[in-house]
Amino acid sequence: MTLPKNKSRRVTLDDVATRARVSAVTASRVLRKPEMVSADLRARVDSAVRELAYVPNQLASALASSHTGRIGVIVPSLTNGVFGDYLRALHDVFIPAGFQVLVLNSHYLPGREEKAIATMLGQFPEAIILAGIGQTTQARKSLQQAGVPVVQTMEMTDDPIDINVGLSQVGAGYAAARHLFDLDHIHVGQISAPHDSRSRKRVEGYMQAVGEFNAVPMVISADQPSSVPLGGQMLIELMSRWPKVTAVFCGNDNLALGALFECQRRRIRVPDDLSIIGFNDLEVSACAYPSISSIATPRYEMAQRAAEIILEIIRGTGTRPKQRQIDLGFRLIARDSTGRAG
Amino acid sequence: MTLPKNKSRRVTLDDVATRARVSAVTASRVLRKPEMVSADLRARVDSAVRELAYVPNQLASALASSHTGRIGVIVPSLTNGVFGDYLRALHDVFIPAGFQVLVLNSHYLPGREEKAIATMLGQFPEAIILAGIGQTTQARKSLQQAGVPVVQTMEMTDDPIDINVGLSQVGAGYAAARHLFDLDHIHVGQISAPHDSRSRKRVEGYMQAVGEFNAVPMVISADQPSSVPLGGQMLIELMSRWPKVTAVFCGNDNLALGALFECQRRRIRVPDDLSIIGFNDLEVSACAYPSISSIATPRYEMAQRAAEIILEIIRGTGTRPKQRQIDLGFRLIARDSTGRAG
DNA sequence: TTGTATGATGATTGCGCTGTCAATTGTTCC
DNA sequence: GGAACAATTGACAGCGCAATCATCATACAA
Repeated sequence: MTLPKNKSRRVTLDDVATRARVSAVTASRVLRKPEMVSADLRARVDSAVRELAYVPNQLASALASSHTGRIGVIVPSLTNGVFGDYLRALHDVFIPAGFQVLVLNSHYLPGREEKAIATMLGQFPEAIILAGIGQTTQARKSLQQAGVPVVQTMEMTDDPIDINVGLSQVGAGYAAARHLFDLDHIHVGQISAPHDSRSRKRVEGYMQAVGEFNAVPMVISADQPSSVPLGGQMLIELMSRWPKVTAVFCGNDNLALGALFECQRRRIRVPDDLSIIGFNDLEVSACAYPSISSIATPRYEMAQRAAEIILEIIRGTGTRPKQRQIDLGFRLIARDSTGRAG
Repeated sequence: MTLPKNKSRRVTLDDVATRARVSAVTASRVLRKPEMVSADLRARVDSAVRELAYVPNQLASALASSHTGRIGVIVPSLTNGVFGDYLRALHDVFIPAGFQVLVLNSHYLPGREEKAIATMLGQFPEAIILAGIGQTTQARKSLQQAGVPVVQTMEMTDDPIDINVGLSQVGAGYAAARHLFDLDHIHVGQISAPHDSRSRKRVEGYMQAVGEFNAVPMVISADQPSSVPLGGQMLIELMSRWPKVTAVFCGNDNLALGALFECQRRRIRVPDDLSIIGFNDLEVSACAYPSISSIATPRYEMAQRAAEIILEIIRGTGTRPKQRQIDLGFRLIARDSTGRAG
């Protein structure tokens, strides 16, 4: 009988080849380019694969071909709803194209991101997709040296490592604040968890609007990760510090949700007493009561676009697209949580 | 000068060795077991590594040592808050121990899970952690054949593939329903998204309680992924079909949140008109208004325990713990959304 | 019949690293 | 002074697979 020589060992291509009475090369070809092999041998190899329950060793395959079929993705958070759509888009494009998507988490910390990038590069991904533009100098260097396509997403930069697909966080923050000023609010506050560097950009946008409308900046921020309860806490702080506030721009929808609950708890009517706008337009915002105004960001499209660009580069032997900076914009979604002042 | 022979090529261990004027083996040792190398050579190698910005090729390393340092994790959803704590615990244990955590998403579909398991096994993880016990026969076979520790989590089974750390979903579902009956509710409804097999187990628990209290089962389920808005929709359906309902057990906290919003929208007072209990005790439940009663599941502890068991097996040359089934239980968290009937 | 083109199959080599064992050096003890 | 030993270091083979080129059989044209 043709059994694996060593029982305790994993089944290798050689075992399959031996069993099918062909050479290892032919067995390999049946798996990768079946059309190059005659029907007879192909059937023999196929059944040997099935009988032995052969699983190709991707490590060896990747080492020999220097082609890993892996796409590296680094996001600052897995649980943040924002990255659900984002990762879904990446899967939707890459999996059918025969690539694996490898996700690492940077926890909103540049240091962790640098480590994650190093780890990722050790896996030899064929491209890397990053959330944000704030990589460390060291990380930028490693990425450039790696010689694979790199796409920075979620925000815009004038100096991309390679490709940049995003939106203006400052502009989006400005739009959110502007929406409140346009509703004649004068005392417009801002709460955010500045762990997230994009959140800080949105505050910049808010400051721009504040300047433009000659308003007084009222900003509360907390040195901890964003969460729903934090939104409530910061709202209290904001209102006790600036009791005249009639509208608040929350750095993201979770904070907005927490703020809304706190209003309900304190019998603050939304939007009559206080207008609330969030950011990112998560699913929950539309069905909250009252529904929460927000800024919708093109998360799915952004990741999709990034993925498509990468596929084009990989398949097109490395030719970069003409446009290396792509701004996908954002949309203001006015709902019931924001109303006219007075 | 000792530069890499080929400029367009990645830096290899040989390049480092040449530059440091040592053998490749020594260079390798400096990186893996520095205490075995003299201080002099160690310094030379270290600086060569730095100067050449050498990144070890994990592929080659893993192939040669048959030790990948990877832990495979398969979860049904990344965006579900439940798996935030879970993944955090895994990282907290494995990263300091020098392992990488590889996460794949099964989207609550056994077929996708089977594929994810196959993909994972091709990466040669040193252990696999699964959420749930409902793997396909094929998947079970592959896992057993792989010969690595496998831990099934989140629920209990009498027939674990290898190790099982979880809690009784039926029991927890019973406890949730029981809580409502104990508050003298007679018409107790249940809404859930049965995509999630654990959710179905909780319905079983609900049915047990219904039987015990001679109540009429009132179950609504939707054939789509769970979400906050879905909770609202199913609540409407439940109440229009059984208008007498005064309490509802929601399959998870997101559904409960959606149900709560719908009540606010329709001026149904919670808990006066309707009691609501969720499941999983996500962060948002405690800060909602009113705060939502729930069943707290030991997600962090469960993953932590699983990780520790795995480390012990890997380090202890494969000895399994005496106890292969570990029930970590659950806790009923009664909050303001559930009140006495009448 | 011979020569050539075509397609199918196999032998060999090497991807970059680590396990193993041999070789070398220095050290200690009697 | 030499044996016995420990501490370093290096040579070599091989992990499992794929790229490359060589070989072989077949078909067809001249």
